[in-house]
Amino acid sequence: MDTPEQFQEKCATVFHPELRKNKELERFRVSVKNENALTIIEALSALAQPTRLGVFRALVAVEPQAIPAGELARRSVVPQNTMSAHLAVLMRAGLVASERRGRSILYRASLPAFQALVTSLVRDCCDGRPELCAPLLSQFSPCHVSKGALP
Amino acid sequence: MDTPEQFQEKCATVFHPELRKNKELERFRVSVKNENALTIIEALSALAQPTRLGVFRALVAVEPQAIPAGELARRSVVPQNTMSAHLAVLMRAGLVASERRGRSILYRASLPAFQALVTSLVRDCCDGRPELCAPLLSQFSPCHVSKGALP
DNA sequence: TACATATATCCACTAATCTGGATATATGGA
DNA sequence: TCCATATATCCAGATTAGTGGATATATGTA
Repeated sequence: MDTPEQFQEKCATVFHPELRKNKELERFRVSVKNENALTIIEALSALAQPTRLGVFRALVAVEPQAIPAGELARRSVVPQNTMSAHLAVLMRAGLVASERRGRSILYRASLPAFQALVTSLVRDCCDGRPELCAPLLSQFSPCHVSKGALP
Repeated sequence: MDTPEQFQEKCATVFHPELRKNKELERFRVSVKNENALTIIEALSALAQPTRLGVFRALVAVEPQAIPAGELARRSVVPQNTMSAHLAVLMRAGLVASERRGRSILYRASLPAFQALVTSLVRDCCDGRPELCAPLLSQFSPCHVSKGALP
């Protein structure tokens, strides 16, 4: 099991917004042989299920804290083994990280992976089309302005 | 069939970032009885398939232009009826709009719906947690700066 | 009206996903 | 060492998703 830092670095390398670099617009069925594409789809699939979306949201909400698997199961009101299966899906998609502490395994959200997913999706908007991006950015301006975090 | 403008307005009302308003963090299995949650999951599911993700990307790339169903099928290298089924999924998720012109049915991306999806996802980041949002925003700064579109 | 073109729908098959009881594995404590 | 606790894994059944041939429907043209 990686340290949290190591895991975060690993997740940061999962997604590479390279899809649009190879100009496959003429053949836009995303090839499943393309690692990046499969990972994006895997991540979308992982979140496209009620229990898993709820779990991911809860983990993001408490980040950088972690929640034990059993606790996630209880709060989701699903059997322990079902939650284990769900967490495995999120793990495989790189959206969560886990760490064993005694008898418990704690899970936390991987924000870099989430960031990469959103970036990959929004890339469609920004890539040479800033006029499409601006309305999207405006959604976050209350958050943005409040911290004056403009780089 | 709605006009493009009417359809865009309709899509803009599909997503409401209300989930986190009702403080269901203690019960974070997203209820399928909640319309908004089902739509988010439907949208994620719709994009979590290679052909459909590719189609959506292509449509976003040419927005506000539209592409006929047959053209989408040819360029995706899938049979016509398979593409029709995929487009139906995207339609049901509200991510695309269609309009018949003669024998063809043209499809275009619904950017408001896409925006709402991303907003809903990123809401997890921004909602009272701007320090989590800033790194995400920095991803778009090249795009942002180039147009000086800060609201 | 007949034929052509474009695309949705039907239908059936296969594969994948979800779910939960049962069991295996890992760790803690007496 | 034995028992308890936490959770992953196994297994099977039910459900859903993806796919493509065949057919139905909608529109265009002569």
